Amino acid sequence: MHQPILTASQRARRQPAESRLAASAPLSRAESEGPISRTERKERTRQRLIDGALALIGRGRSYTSLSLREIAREAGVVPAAFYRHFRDLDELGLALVEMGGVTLRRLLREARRDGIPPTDMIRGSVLIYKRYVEERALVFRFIAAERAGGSRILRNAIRTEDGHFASEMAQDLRALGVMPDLSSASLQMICGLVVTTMLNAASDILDLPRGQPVQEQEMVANFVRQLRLIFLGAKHWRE
Amino acid sequence: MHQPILTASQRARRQPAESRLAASAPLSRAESEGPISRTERKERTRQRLIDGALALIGRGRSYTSLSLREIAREAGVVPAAFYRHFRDLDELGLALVEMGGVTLRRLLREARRDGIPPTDMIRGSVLIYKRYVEERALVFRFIAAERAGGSRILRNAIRTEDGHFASEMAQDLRALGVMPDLSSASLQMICGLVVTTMLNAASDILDLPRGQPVQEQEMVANFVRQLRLIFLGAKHWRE
DNA sequence: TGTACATCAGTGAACGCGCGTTCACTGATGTAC
DNA sequence: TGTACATCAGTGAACGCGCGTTCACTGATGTAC
Repeated sequence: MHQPILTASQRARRQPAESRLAASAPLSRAESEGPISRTERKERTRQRLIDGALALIGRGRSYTSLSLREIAREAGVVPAAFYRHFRDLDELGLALVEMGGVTLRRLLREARRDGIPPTDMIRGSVLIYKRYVEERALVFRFIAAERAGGSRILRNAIRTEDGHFASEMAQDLRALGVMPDLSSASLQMICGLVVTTMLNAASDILDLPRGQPVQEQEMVANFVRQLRLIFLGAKHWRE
Repeated sequence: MHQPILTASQRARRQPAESRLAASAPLSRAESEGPISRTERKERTRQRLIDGALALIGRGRSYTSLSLREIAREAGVVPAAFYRHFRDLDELGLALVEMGGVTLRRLLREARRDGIPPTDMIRGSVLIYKRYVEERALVFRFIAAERAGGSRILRNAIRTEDGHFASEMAQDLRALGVMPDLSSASLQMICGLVVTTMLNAASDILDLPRGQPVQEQEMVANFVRQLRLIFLGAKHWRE
């Protein structure tokens, strides 16, 4: 009555897991070497479920409106197999939040490694950030949307990640000797404002219509001026 | 097989439309006077659908995850009746956005009427705003969540409303003679930042666990300091 | 190394359910005369 | 004012569909000896 299109092993090999942000093993090894362990195969399926959810987000869907069956289908797996990896959709969502946290922390790590743009620091940083968001559109779309619109569990998890991100940013600024007169609490508050401004901007960046350079420049200019305003305030902050 | 619990006219009278934010006719009239026009009855059903959606949001659901049938059920109306009022859920969502816009504009109107708190302006305004959000929790929950997490149509509509709100705020600040040296564009940019900070805070306010005064005070203090920082930046802004 | 058994990731079928949408209808309200 | 007809908000039944979850199962991988 309902003939399966792929055999199990064909299913397992379908679609090479695009947007594999936090993959540990390089793809070449996975493709070249022969038999793989049960643990490894399981991990790959798990990753395919995560990638499947992201792929659907990439097609304009919001995570909140995805169904378990849709995600399983996208991952090339039977719906029941989902339960071998996640209790429910919230648990998969938490994995995406974790991935978002890693993505944010990597942004800071790269900034530490490459240094802040020497001239027009804020504008330079904004442009780097914009590119970073565009290259990781799916994760940022997820984070930006579920930060306020997801389930209570996801909202809280994302809030926690944002907090860590802000703390780490505060630490970096302190280490750089920027604004040495500010208390840690003030620095933390300021970074909190910077982070919400950045995530709001991420949402704007991802909603920019393609091929509208004027609108794009206005958005960037506005984002830059908002950050300038915040840092100008920080310069005069006494506490 | 499936006996209806209410007759049509009983249905129409059920549940007195709580949270009727923008109702035009006072309830007393509706209940005391006898026959009502077809137009009026239709308008009431429409309002019951809107209120039904809000009631479901009030029970912790996100608008994006509501179904047409659920809303119709909540409004005490058969699913097919929905189509007499809205083409689809997005169109009802736009009505909720409109209601949110009215709610925001009324906040400014009340501020204009009552004046800004004379001492500790920012802190006073924050406390007024906090109470305003809590009293209109459902609309703010909707706006805060769908602003980033809704359909593209809703996101854009909410962005437009936010923009109007920011413009109106800029106009009010100008009229008050606050920061007279700033260009209109700068004032608009600053108000944009204030608005996103306010809406972010709305989300935090609504997620505060009840009976945790310490956490609540910390949230308020942080919100106050972020706004102070912004206005401190604005004071030194030259453009 | 070879064999016999255990594990368990993924299968496929089934379930009851709520979904969005359509349709011809009903009966109260509105209107033309 | 009274009557005959038109309008149309809301009904109730039906449709096909995708949903989340359960279950016994299969067969490849892992392990003990």
